[in-house]
Amino acid sequence: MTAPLPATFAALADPTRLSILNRLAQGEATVNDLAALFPISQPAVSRHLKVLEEAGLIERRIDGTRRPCRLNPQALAPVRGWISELERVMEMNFARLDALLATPERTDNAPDT
Amino acid sequence: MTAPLPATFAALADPTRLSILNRLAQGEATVNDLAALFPISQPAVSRHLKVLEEAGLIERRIDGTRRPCRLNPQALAPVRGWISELERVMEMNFARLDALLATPERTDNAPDT
DNA sequence: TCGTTATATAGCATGAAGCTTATATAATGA
DNA sequence: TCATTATATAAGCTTCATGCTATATAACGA
Repeated sequence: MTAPLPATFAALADPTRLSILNRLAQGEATVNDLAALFPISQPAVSRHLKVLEEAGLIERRIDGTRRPCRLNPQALAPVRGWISELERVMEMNFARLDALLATPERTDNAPDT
Repeated sequence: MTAPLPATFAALADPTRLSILNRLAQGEATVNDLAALFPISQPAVSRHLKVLEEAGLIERRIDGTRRPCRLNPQALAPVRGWISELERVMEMNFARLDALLATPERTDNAPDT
């Protein structure tokens, strides 16, 4: 259910949706709960929830006429993973640069093709 | 220099910009380097870089007529932080729920002091 | 100074996102 | 079955992001 990274980030790029997620960290909430909490209409909330659901960030269950939402705790793992990978690559290249600079007698300026 | 979270996420929401960041993890690159790497025009790359810079995700230096970009390693810390906080709150509430369910004789709806 | 290279900006077209109101669907309860 | 409540969808509007081409600016080298 984890969406591609750009889609996940797009879902996170809206302040209202971030607030919704922050709220959901405290536990389930229905569409109307959320609509009461934010200064936008109920249809607007429904759309935000759809975006969040399609990004895999929330899940919903059916309780009579209600459809309470809750966070999907795993959805943010790819984000963590991407950041970690980015930092890993970055440090790898810092390390290489350091190694290069640590051998000053050999200024190996590889002639850029 | 760290932008508000929604702005950061918005900057990360574009596939081309994500690719640019991935590339920059390996080291500096100029606008033209990047323009050659992706199937979009140089002006389009310039705009993407502007977005990334305004989000604090990259920094630039001046080298003659070039303006090489590099990652700002600190920019993603708030993202990590937000995720951690979200998970913290979530687990806190799981714990409270567990505690509640573990004491069935005492349905202590403690009004939080 | 002049031509070249590197980057930025302007102007425009297009498509997507977000909002609203109005309405449809679905489950509940009398 | 009918009214009510909860949520979803439709239609329309506005704003914004992205891409392009054309052009401006800036630094360099001769």
